[in-house]
Amino acid sequence: MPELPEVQTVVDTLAPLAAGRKILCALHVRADMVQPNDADLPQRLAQRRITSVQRRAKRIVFTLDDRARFFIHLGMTGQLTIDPADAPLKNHTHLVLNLDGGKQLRFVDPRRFGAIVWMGLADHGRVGPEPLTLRPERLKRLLIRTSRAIKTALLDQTLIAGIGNIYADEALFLAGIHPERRACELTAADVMRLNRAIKLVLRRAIRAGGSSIRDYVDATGARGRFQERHRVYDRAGKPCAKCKTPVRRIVLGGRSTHFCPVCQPE
DNA sequence: GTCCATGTTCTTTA
DNA sequence: CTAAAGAACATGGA
Repeated sequence: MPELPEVQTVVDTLAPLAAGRKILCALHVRADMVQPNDADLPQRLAQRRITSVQRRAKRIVFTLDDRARFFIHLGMTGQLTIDPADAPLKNHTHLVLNLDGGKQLRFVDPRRFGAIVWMGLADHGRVGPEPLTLRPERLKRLLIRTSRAIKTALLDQTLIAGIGNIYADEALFLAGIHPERRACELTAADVMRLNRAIKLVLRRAIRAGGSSIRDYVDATGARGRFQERHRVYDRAGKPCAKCKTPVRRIVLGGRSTHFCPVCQPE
């Protein structure tokens, strides 16, 4: 569920409800969802005030009033919501924080690909630059170093942060670039168009509240609307929005990849 | 029963 | 050593 636009939407809806709140106590901390294993989360969170909720890459970063930080990664099926304390607890709830004001911050993740990561004062480690502020020269320098397919390179979080399977396909479609072209062989003009397409599709998706294919909801429980505007993702066999040629689906790097064979020539 | 899924990380292969 | 490909993780829906 969560690529950059979905994570940004969770942060945008969560921050007004959670920033400034005090964590009274932590309930339901599923230990094997917490990294590192020995981080005593209940102890470290109790009675701390949340000073901010921000996004970095696909991570939702909480900063506390002692300057320590932790982040939540939604994995594939994670939901991070603010709920009334008396709302029924969903299956696969791995973290519940009681906040002052009476509401709870809840993290639900059936597949458990997500995580709760205690950072302390550490930084984020190996994550690439944010695509919304990335300049084309920088993108070119990043791509020139790898001979992988451009689609695969876009999914590498150490190269560029935040792009996942949906928005990689959508950005390549908007840029008119075939997903199997080698990253290092893109021309300066290709990279320019790609950089613009990435920003355009991410901004549009954020404005639409993200893509809800299946599980994704924002912090208030609302679904996104951008799935209705996907041009190629999950549209195999359907007509291309530009030229009516059926969208093709191939597998690249183990991931479904959708593109228009006419608008995105080899 | 089968296949597939918005992600990351570890292992294997070259 | 590096880069790239593939498997693994866990659950549920079609």
